[in-house]
Amino acid sequence: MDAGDLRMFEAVARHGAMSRAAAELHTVQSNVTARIRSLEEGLGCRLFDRGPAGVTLTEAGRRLLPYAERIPRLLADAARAVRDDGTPRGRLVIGSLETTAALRLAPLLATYAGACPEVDLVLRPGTTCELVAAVRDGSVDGAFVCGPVADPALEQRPMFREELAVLAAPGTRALDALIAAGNVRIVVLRAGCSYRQRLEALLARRGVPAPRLMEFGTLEAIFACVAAGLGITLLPRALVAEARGAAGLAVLTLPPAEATVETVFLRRRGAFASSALAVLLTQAERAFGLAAAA
Amino acid sequence: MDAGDLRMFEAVARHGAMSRAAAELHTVQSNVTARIRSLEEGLGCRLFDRGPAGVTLTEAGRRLLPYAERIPRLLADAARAVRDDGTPRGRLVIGSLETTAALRLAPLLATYAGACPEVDLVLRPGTTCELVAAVRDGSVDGAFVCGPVADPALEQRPMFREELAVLAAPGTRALDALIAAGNVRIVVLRAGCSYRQRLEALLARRGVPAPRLMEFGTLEAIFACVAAGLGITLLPRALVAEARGAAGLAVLTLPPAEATVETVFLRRRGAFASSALAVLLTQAERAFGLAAAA
DNA sequence: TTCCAGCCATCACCGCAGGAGATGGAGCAC
DNA sequence: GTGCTCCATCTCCTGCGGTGATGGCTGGAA
Repeated sequence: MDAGDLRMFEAVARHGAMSRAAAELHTVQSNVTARIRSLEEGLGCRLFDRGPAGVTLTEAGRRLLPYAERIPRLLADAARAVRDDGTPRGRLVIGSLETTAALRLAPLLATYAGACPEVDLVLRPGTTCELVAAVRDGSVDGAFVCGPVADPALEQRPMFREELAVLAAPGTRALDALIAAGNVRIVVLRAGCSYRQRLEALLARRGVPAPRLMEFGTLEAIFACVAAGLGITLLPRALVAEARGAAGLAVLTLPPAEATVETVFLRRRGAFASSALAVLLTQAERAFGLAAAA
Repeated sequence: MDAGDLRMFEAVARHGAMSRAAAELHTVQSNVTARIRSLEEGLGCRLFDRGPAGVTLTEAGRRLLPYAERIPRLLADAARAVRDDGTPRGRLVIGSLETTAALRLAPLLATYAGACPEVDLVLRPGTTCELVAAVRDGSVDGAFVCGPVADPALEQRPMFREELAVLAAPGTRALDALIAAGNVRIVVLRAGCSYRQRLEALLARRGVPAPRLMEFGTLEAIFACVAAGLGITLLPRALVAEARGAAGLAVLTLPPAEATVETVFLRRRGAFASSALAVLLTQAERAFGLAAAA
C-alpha cells in the first residue's frame, strides 16, 4: 500500500466510478482498475463492489476511507512544513463572511500585509455553510464564520461578538407589527446560510414558519430591495451605519438573546499551521481579543 | 514525495548514516543516496548536511521528521483497520509489569482468551520505562504500567490501585530502625524503573540519598536475597501473600500517601484500536472498574 | 608518513511496476 | 436493435528505482 494508491482509492470512492476518478487523476481508466485491484490483492480483501453503473465501497473499503483522506493530506502538510522556515511566506487562503470582511477585517488585513509582505493573501468570501465545507476539505486554510460550529474535525477560536438587527422598509416600527400584517418575505445574501437560518428561526419563534425567500448577490441590492418594501433582512447592526445604500432603512432592535452572534475563526483540527497562518492568528487575537480556544 | 521516501528518510535520520539505513531497509547505499536526493529536489531544500562520518538533519529535515514518523505508522494502521472486520483476531501484544501480570492479569486474560479465541495474545513483561518506550514506538499495542505517565503522545486509562509495602529481612520491625542502622541496600527486579524510583525517593525523604543497588531477574531471587538480610525491596503488598518464597519476610507498612500506586493502561494516542484491543479494554474496565479516561 | 575503514556521490545497467491505448462484455435507456 | 457508460483485460513501452562497482573524502591506526 502506498500513498498514491490511497489517493486513487479515495478518488474512486468519491466518484463512485473508476473511469471518472481516472479523469480527475489525469490518467486512464485501465490504470485505475489495475491499481485498485493490486491494492485489494495487497490488503487481501475487496474494497469495492463492482456494479454495472459504477462501484460502491465494501465494509472494508469504508474502514479504509478515513485513512485514504488523512494520509495524502498529511503528506501535503509535510511538504508545507518542510518549506516553512518560520518567516511567513507563500499563499494563505482565508475565508470570511462578506459582512465580516466589510466590517471587521480591513484593519487586521492591512496590518498583516504590512507585517508579512511575502505572503500572498487570498480572501475568499462565502457563507458559513460554504466556508465550513471549505475548511473541512482544505481549500481554505481557515475562515471567519458564525459560531458555534459543532464539528469535531474543526477547531474554532472565538474572535468577537456582533450585534445583529433586522432591517425593514423605512417607517417600520416593530417586527411584530410587520408579522401581524402578514406576508413577511426575507431577503438574504446568496444562500446566506447562517443569517438566513437565524432569521428563519427568529420568525418561526414568532409564528411565521416558512417565509418566502429572495436571494441577491450584493449587499447593495439587498438594501435597495428592503428599502422598496419587498422584504426584511438580518445583518450586523454596525454594517448599517457604514454601508452606502442603507440610509433611511428601519433598524429593528432584537432582544439580546437573539441579537448577538459570535464570530469564530475556524481551522481544521490537526492541520499544519503555517507561519503565515500563525502570525495572522496572533494578530487577530490581539486585535479582537476574545481569546481562549474552544 | 511518497511514503516510501519518508520511510527511507526516517531511517537515515535515525541512524545518522545512509549506509546503515540502507542495511536496515535491505537495499544498497546508492539507492538511499539517490532517493534522498530526489526527495530533496522534490521539496526544494536540503534535508541532511553531509559530513564525512555520516549525515545530520538540517532545520528543514527536523521539520519533516515528525511527519516521516507518523505517515508510515498511519499506513500500517490503515492496513490493520481494513483487515479488522469487528471480530477480534490477529496478534495483540500487551505489555505489563511482572508484578501486575502475576497478581492481577491472570483472570482477565483467561476471560479474554475465552471470549476471543482467534486472537494470538502476547504478554510482554517489562518495567514501566521499557513499556512506555514500547508503547511509543508501537512495538506493543498497549501496556499496564505504573501511572501517571506524563506524555502527550500517550493516553492512559486508570485501572486499579495497588498498595505497596517494603519487604525486609525477617524480624525487622520498622523502616526507620533499618535506616538508623545504616548501610541500606535495595534490591530490585531488573532495572525496575518505577518501583526502584519510588523506593529511592522514599529513602531520600528519610535521609538516605543514594542507596546501594542490587538487581535480579526473578521475584524468587529477590525474596531470597531479602530473606538473607542483603537488602530491602518495594513490592505490592498483595504479592507477598501469594508468592512462594516470601513467607516469613517482614512486611513494613508505609504511610498511605507513599503506599498506593495507580496502575494505568497505556496506549498511543490516535493509534488504531483493533477490535481485539477494544474487547480487552472493555473487559479490563469491567474487571477493574476504575474507568474514566485521562 | 602510509594505509585502511568508514562515509557519501556517481555511474552504467536492467527489471519491472505502472502508465497509455485498444478492445470486449455487461447493463441500461431509448 | 443502437448507443451510452460502466469495468476488465490485453499489449506495448517508458522511466522509476533497485543493483553493484568505482572513486573521493576524512579520520584514525600502524
